Amino acid sequence: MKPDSAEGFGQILNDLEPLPRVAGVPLWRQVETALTQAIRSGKALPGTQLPTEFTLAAHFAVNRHTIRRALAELEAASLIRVERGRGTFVHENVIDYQVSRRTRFSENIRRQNREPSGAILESGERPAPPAVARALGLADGEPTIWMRHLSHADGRPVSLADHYFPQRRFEGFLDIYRQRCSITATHAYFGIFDYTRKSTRITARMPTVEEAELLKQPKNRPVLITEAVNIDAEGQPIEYGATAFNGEIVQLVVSSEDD
Amino acid sequence: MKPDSAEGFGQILNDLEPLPRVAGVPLWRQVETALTQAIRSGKALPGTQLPTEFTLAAHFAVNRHTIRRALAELEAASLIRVERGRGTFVHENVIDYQVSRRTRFSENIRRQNREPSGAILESGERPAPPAVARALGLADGEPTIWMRHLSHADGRPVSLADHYFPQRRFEGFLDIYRQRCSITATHAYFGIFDYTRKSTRITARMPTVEEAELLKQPKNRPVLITEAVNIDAEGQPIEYGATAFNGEIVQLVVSSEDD
DNA sequence: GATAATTTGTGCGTATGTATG
DNA sequence: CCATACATACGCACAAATTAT
Repeated sequence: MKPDSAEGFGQILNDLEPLPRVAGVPLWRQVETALTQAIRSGKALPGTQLPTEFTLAAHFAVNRHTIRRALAELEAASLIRVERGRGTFVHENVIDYQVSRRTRFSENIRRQNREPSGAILESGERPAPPAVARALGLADGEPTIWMRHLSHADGRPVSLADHYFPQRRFEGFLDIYRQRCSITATHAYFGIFDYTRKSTRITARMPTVEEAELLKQPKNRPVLITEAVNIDAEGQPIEYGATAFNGEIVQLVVSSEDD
Repeated sequence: MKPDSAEGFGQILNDLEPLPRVAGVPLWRQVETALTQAIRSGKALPGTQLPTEFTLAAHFAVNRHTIRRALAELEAASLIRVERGRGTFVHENVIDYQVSRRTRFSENIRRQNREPSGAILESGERPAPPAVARALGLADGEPTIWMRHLSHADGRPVSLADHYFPQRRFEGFLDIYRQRCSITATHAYFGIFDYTRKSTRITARMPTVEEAELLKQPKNRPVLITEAVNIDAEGQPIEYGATAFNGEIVQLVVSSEDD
């Protein structure tokens, strides 16, 4: 894509035109406030790519270093996001994903005034991998129901999750799920009307190629991994989930107010 | 580094030398047990790089596939960690770092039967950066006490933390801290005998060069970032902390059992 | 898969203005 | 007035990451 054709910002550049050049205040700060206002005005939607440093420098008639100084400030204020080799982008509003005893994806997203959606990518029956077996209290290789699920908020991919359920307890789980399209609702079918999270283990690593593509995030930015075990009211483990969160837009929040 | 010169493992290889070659038991399993004993004996410290598959194959006089079969077993048992394009390493015991309402570094490390230690790298007075001011309920640029702290477990760097305290409330904080060498103990001096964590925000990103060096972790593995606000019994914010955890050995654990 | 073009990151040299002593 | 130190601004060149051809 040609740098000048960054959608949404071309017009904004025209609004700013020559830069007043107030004496006494550093040039880079003048550039900074000009760009800040352009972004804060809301005309450039989150995610929009800014013109290149070179283009901005030419437009404001200043050196590229001056532009860089201004951009550094904007990045520190997390108004923009700079990606080497790709460009500079208006920062997306991050999602605060609440990790608590009662963690539900849809509730979590709606709490942020966003619209949750999702789809199953794959599913089937699988012998339990060692980590899963240990978490669910099963013997190694015992059959489990497996589901790979991609979740969105406002159409943006947010997380890629692998869910495992002990098959012995949930015969026909997938058929019910396909009707109800909700893990919570499917659990209800099996007589489980409430479940809570026993513990969550959080790590970070680089995404696989598949994860980066599905989550539509850069390959050189880490994903946040949560491994969680859900238990029913009797304390029996009913689900093991390993979720990769888009590291670009998700922050996990552990708050002390219980819910 | 040449593969043969992986420290700590050269001697171990010599101890094993020709491999007995017991008939009737699979070759790969013989290799597996040989390597397992070498690691379990403790002569190869966690983190040590193993010789390459090629070198191991030559040494045991078996095919590389045989080595790979053995290594696959070791990895499944999480005795080693295999990194594509880098090598194979003796697995570090990971640290489960508990994130809860009462999060204290020393307690956390001792719970894992490890010895905590640490040192202040830098400290001083600083005007509050915007994020800090917002978290502590201060005006932008109000003076704060700042401390950069590197923490270890069994001598291994675990986390690099920036602590901010409102100066107005903690006049002379650093002097007291230098005597007591503990944040908790220093708070006690100021009449705060208990404090809890209001919330923790968890993200992941690639480490800076400085962080990677201080934490002694690879530059291409992410660090886990926690941002936390501690409050006193009255709910007043008394500390803002931003901590970078060594992504190689730390897992954050959010458990639902309160403490 | 290899190569080129694009874009950000880094370093160095130079010049100018401003505050300090 | 001069010397020094520091921040600002510009120009050039190359490194590193990404994307397009």
